[in-house]
Amino acid sequence: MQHWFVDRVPDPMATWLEAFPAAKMLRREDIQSLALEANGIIWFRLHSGEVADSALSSVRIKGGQLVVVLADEPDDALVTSALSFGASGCCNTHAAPEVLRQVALVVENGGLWVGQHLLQQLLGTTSRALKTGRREPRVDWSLLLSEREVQVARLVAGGASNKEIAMQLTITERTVKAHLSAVFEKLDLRDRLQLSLRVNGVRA
Amino acid sequence: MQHWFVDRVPDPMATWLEAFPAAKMLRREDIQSLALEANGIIWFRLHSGEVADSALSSVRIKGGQLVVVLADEPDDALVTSALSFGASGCCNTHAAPEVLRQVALVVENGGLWVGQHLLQQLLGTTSRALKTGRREPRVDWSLLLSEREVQVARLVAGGASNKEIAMQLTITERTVKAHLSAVFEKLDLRDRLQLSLRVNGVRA
DNA sequence: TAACCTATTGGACCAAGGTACAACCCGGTA
DNA sequence: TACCGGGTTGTACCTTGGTCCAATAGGTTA
Repeated sequence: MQHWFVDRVPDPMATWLEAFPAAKMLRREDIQSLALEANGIIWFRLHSGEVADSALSSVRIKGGQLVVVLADEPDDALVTSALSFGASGCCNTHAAPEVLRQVALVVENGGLWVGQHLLQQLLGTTSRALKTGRREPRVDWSLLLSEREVQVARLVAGGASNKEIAMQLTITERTVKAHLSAVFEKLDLRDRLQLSLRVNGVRA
Repeated sequence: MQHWFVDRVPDPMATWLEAFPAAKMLRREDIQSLALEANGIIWFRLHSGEVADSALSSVRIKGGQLVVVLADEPDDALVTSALSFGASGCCNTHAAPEVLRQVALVVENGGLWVGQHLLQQLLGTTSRALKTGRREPRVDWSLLLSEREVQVARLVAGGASNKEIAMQLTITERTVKAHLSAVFEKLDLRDRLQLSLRVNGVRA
C-alpha cells in the first residue's frame, strides 16, 4: 500500500511521515502527469479557506483510486462535498499518526471515514455513543513516555528493527535498546510486538 | 481493553476468540448481575429474526460502556435501531477476526461502525468510493497460506510468543517456527512484527 | 505408483531482541 | 550545591526468533 501526500508545498507534515515512512510527497501540479497505481491512497491537503470542489477538481479519481482529504479546517459541508466528489474520507491535516493509520485502515478496506459530528447529523438520532464524551481512550502511552521514547516506539510499531531505528535517529543500537527497555517498563509490555499492538491500537 | 461476548449460548464463535484471545463469554442472563468495568467492549449477538430493541433492552448501557451488535442477519433497520439504542456499531456475527479488530479499533476511539450500504443511504450521494467495487483489498495473505499457517499467523499477529503458540496448538515450539518460516517465505516478510502489521492491516 | 503438499519434529547454528549494571553529559530545580 | 530526570553509550549475558539440513507420515493428485 503506497501513500502519496499531495500539497501545494513540497514539505510534508512530520506526522505524515511518522504515520507512513514510505510515503511520497507530490505537488498539486505534479499529480496530473504522474501515473499512480491504483493500489494506494492519495492524501489531498486542503488549506484553510479552500473548498473541496475547486481544489479536488484537479485530481482525476481514476477507477479504484482512493483519496482522503486532509483539511486544515474540516467542517461538515467540506466533508460531504469531498465524499460526493469521490473521496473516501476527510480528516484533520494535523491528525496524529495513529489516527492517519486508522483512517488508512478503514479506507483501504473499502470503508468511508467521516467525522462523528457529521454522522450524528446524518443519523439524526440521539445516539448515546455519540454523547458519552469518550474522546480520550488514548490518554495512554505517548503521554507516559519521553519525547525520544515516543519516537522509538512509533518506529518500532511501524516494523523497524533496532538497527534501522538507530540509523534513522543517528544513535547507537545500544541506545535504542535502552529507550525500548524504558518504554517496556513504563507501559508494562514484554516485547516490541506488544508495543506495536498498543501503538497501533490493536490491543486485544 | 477487555472484550465480552454476550450470547444466548455459552460457546463463542471461533473467530471471536481468534480476534481477541483474552475475551470472555457471557450469557445474556448473566450480564445484569456482572459489574463490567467501563474500559471494554461488549459484543452483543443478535440471532436471526431478533430485533435490536427487545434484545438490547436487557443491557444497561452505563456511562461510557461500548456496545457493538453482532447480527446474524444485519440490515439497515437493525443497524439504525442498534445505534439509536446506544450501541457504537453493528457488524456481521461471522465477520473475520481482522474485521472485528478493525471494528474495535474504530469503536474504542469513539467512532461508530456502520455498514457501507447504510452510509450510502444516509449520505444520499453518488459517492464514487462506494461504487468502485473495492471489496477485496485483503484477497491476500490468508489465501496464500495453509490452514495451520493461518492459525499460527493470527496468533503471532495477536502478540503471542512461539512458546505460547506451541502450547495453545499443542505442538512443539519447533513446529511453530517451521510454520512461521513458511509464512514468511510465502508472504515475503522478514519477521513476526511485519507479519503482525500485515495481518492487522497496518501496512504503511 | 510416483510426485507433491502439508504437518510434524529434531539438531545445530546464528542473529536479533532484551536485561543488568554502570557510566557520562546536560539542564532544571530544591 | 546537590539532586534528579532524560539522553547517550559501554560490556556482558541471556532469551527468543529465525534459518538450514534432514527426516517421518498422511493425504491428494497425475
